[in-house]
Amino acid sequence: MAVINGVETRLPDGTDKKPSRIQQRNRGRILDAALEVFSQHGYRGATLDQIAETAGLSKPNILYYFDGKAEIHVTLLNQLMETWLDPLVTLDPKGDPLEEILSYVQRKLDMARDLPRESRLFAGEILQGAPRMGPHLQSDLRPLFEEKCAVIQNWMDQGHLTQLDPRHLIFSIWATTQHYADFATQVQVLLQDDPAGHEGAATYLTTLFTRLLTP
Amino acid sequence: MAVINGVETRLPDGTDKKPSRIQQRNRGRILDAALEVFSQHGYRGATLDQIAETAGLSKPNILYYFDGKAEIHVTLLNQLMETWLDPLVTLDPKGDPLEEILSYVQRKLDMARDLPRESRLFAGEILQGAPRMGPHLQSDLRPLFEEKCAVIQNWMDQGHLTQLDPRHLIFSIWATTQHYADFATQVQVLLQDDPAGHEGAATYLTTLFTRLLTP
DNA sequence: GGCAAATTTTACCATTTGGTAAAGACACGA
DNA sequence: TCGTGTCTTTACCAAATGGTAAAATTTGCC
Repeated sequence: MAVINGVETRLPDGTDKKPSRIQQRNRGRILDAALEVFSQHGYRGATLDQIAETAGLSKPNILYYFDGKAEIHVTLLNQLMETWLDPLVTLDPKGDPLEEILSYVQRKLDMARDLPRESRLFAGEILQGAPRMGPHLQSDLRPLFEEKCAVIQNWMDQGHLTQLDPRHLIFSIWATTQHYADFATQVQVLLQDDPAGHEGAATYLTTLFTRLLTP
Repeated sequence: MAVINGVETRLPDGTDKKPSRIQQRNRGRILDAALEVFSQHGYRGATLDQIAETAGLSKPNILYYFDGKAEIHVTLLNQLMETWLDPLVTLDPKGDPLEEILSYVQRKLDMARDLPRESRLFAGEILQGAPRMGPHLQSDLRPLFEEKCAVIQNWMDQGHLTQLDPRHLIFSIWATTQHYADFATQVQVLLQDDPAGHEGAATYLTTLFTRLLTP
């Protein structure tokens, strides 16, 4: 496979050489449009026509770059996985425990604000039973999750943090941060004219996890 | 409108009289099948044929009881709203603050375990921008939310709980509890052979909100 | 400029899907 | 048991949708 931007890329003709500038540009446009459409309407709700129009290309042209709707979705999901796991990868066993976790929370919250489409794409996939991503959860997410749980468990055993189940701790970090992207519609209705916005959530979550984890 | 089981019910012929036993039974079957299918595949991903087969009825027969796919979905959402809001309604301003909130958390967590289909139906609707439920959020959820925020704020002002933004507190309760239903696929992959199951989450969340809210 | 390869468009097609019309089967009170 | 209104089935349809074939156009290299 050719590797473009660190991502495996199948060329339209199936061969394996350097993609032209046009290919890079158009594949990029398609993936961006698909992210927009898939995250808004879900896999089944999204149509190739919508993606094509959003990308500014014709439908057959899109199928020149990708083998089908499913391949676009899978490509998006694969690309996303890396971005999504990155904040957890960054969690440093050698750093200060509380500081590390708080900055992990912060990074996840920033992602909910800056990449809401990605968050919703991911949420929609999991919500429907991860039909196109189950394997990735097993092979990519799970080992990382277990590694970092062990790190946190260590910190707790050494008395740097409250004794808790690290697995549920991580779940609660994911849940509380992604909530602001995945349930944005609801949040907006309920926070209507709040000037604090993102800051309000950041302050609250910092307090929450500080109080929870400070021994 | 006729009222059946406390829910407004439009009869097939549009008139307004007592529905037969057959009607009650079949409308029930259809709604249950639709809950199953919609929660699994989302609105667009669900087909009338799937719902019909799950319900054990023919497609035209389903359209004898409901005006169309959208009406089934809306009926489900309307019914759900009441169930969904109930635990928050129950939050008693005269009860013990911490106890009240902890048992609210517990009720929500029990719902995530006992009504995962409902949780996912709701999550899917919000995730896509609440196209069929926006008005209900404004008219039903919002007033209740604001009322209960005021109750919690009072408790805080009287020194019974840590001073926090009650709105984000409620968000974090929703997020952490519903996570176990909406992201069940992921949770299952990561907790694979955990004997604790539901209890693990209950213990963790009790600790979390106790430590957070105890002044 | 000329030419091969890459890209895009036009014109389709088959399947799926929400929905309808109308005939047939059934329930139930008189 | 008969007839009326309720319920169910059969046979469709039009639109939407994922996808294809092949002609037309553009790009980039000599």
